[in-house]
Amino acid sequence: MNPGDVRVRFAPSPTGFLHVGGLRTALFNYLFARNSGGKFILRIEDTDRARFVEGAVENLISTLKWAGLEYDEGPVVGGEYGPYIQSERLDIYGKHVEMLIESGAAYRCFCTPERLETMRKEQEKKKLQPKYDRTCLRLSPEEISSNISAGKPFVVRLRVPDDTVIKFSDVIRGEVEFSSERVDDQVLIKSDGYPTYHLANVVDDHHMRITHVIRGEEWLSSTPKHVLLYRAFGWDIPTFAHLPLLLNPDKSKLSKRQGDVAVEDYKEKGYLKEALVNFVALLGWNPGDEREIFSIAELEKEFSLEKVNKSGAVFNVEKLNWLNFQHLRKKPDAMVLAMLKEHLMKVSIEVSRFNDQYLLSVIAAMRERVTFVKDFTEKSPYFFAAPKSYDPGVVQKRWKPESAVYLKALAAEFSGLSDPTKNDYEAALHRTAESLGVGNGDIIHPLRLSVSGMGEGPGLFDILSIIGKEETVRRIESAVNELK
RNA sequence: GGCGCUAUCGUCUAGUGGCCUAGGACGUCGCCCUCUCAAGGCGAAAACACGGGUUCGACUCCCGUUAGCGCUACCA
Repeated sequence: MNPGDVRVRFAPSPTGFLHVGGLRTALFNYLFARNSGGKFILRIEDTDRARFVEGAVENLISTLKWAGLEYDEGPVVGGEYGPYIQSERLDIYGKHVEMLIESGAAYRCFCTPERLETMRKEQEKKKLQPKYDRTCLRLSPEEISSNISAGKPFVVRLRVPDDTVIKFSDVIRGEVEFSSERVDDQVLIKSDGYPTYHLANVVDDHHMRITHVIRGEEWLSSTPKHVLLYRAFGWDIPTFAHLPLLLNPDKSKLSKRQGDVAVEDYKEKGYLKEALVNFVALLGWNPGDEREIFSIAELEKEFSLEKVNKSGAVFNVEKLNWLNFQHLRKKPDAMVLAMLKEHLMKVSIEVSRFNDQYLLSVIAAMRERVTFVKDFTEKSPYFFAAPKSYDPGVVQKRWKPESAVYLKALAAEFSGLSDPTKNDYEAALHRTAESLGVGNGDIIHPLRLSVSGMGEGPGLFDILSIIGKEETVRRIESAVNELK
C-alpha cells in the first residue's frame, strides 16, 4: 500500500457534544492522515435511535471545524463512498446481513428481551459468563419461516465459531488474542432493523476503503467480533490502532462529574484551539524529544502511530493552562487585538471608547501576564475603567497616613507635564520624591493603588502612559478622597 | 466474577540491555532580577509497583503477584 492510499475515519455517534476524548481520537486520525498524505473521513454512527440527540451532528461538525480538523469526506462535503451517515445506509447493512445468514455466519434470533434478561440473571447467579445460549440457533428452517410469517420480531446474531483463538495485531499493543469461547453471539441487526455498531462499523469501513482503524481502547475487547465479521465476508482486515484512554484525575475513564469533558466547554472558557489541540496531542503521544509546544502544522509533520504509548493519560488542566498561555503569547498583536475586541463586547464594555492604538498598548503591557483573553479585563480592569474600589489588603500594606500628601504633590508635578512619556512620569516621580525627601517606593506603591485599585500589574509607568495624564491625575484625586 | 489492556517523579512523558548518578515539561518550593505581579534566569524536592528469573549486566526481555482501567447490552 502506498502511503497516499491511507484512509482513516472518525466515527462518533451523535449523542451529545464532542468529548475531549473524541477530539483526541479525531485528532490522531486527522494527523495520521495528513502525515501520510491520506484521507480523513467523518462518519456519523447514528444507529441507536434511542440515544440520538437533535442537533448533535451539526454540533460535532462545527466543533471539529473549530478545532481545525477539516475532513476530506463526510456529511455536508460528501465524497465518493457516501452516504456518510449510517441511518442512510440501512439497505446496505440489510443486504450484507442476508449474505451472512446465507453462509451460516449469522442467524435470526426470536428471543424476547425479557427472556434474555432472565437468562442473563440465571447465568450471573451461577457465576457463568453472560452469553447468549443459542436457543435460536437450533431452530429448524420451518420454525424460522413460521416465526417470520407470524410477524415475530427478531434480531440477527453473529455465529461465533467454537474453539478458535482469534488473533489480530494492533499497531500500539502488538499481538492480541481472544478465545472465541469468550465472544458472545453478538447482535448484528436489532429488532428495529438498525444495525449495531459492530456490523455497521465493519461494513462501512470496508466499503469506505478504510485502511487504519484508529479508535479508543474501549473497543479493543470487541475487536474479535469485528475480525470475525471481516473473515465471514472474506474481506481484508484493516490495521488496528487502539489508543490509550483519557482519564479523570482518579484514573477512571474521563467523564463528566469530574470536570468538563465537552470541547465546547473549553472553547467557552476561552481556551485557544491551538492549545487544546497541542495538549490533547501530548496525551498519549510525544515526538521523542523535549519539545512541548506544537502548532497543528508541526503536529501534522511529526505525528506517527509508532510513538503513541499504551497507557492511559490523566487530563491535567494545569498544563493545558500553561499551553494556552504559550500559544496566546505567540499570537500576533493584530490577532490578539481582534480577540480582545470581541471579548470586550461580550462583557459589555464599549469598544469604541478605545482606539486600536490604546488596546495595542494594553496588549503589550499585559502579554506576559495573561493566560486567557478574558484576563485582560479580569487582571487589568483599570485599563477599561477607573477603579471603583481599592484592594483592602494592598491599602493596608501600602497606604500610609502621609501617602495622600505625597500624591497631592505628585499630581501637581504631573499636571505641569506636557504630553508626558513613560520616562517623563518616572522623572517627575523621582523629582517629587526627592523634594519630599522620601523614597520612590513611598510614592510608587500608593500611586499604583490609586490608578489601578490593586497591587499588581505591569510596570507602573507603563500603566500611566497608557491611561494618560488627565486620567492619572483624576484617579489620584479620587484615591486621595477615598482613602483620606 | 470472566476476559483483555496497562504499570517511570503529584501529572504528561523520555528511555527499545551497558550512554541512567533515570532526562524534559506542567505544578510545587527557594534564590536572582525588580516599583508590584508576571515573564525570564538559576536551583531544589519528587519516580523505575513488588517478587522471581534470563544475562557479565536490567527501567528496559520473560514469568508471577499486586494495583488501576476497559469490556462483559437489541449503547456506541
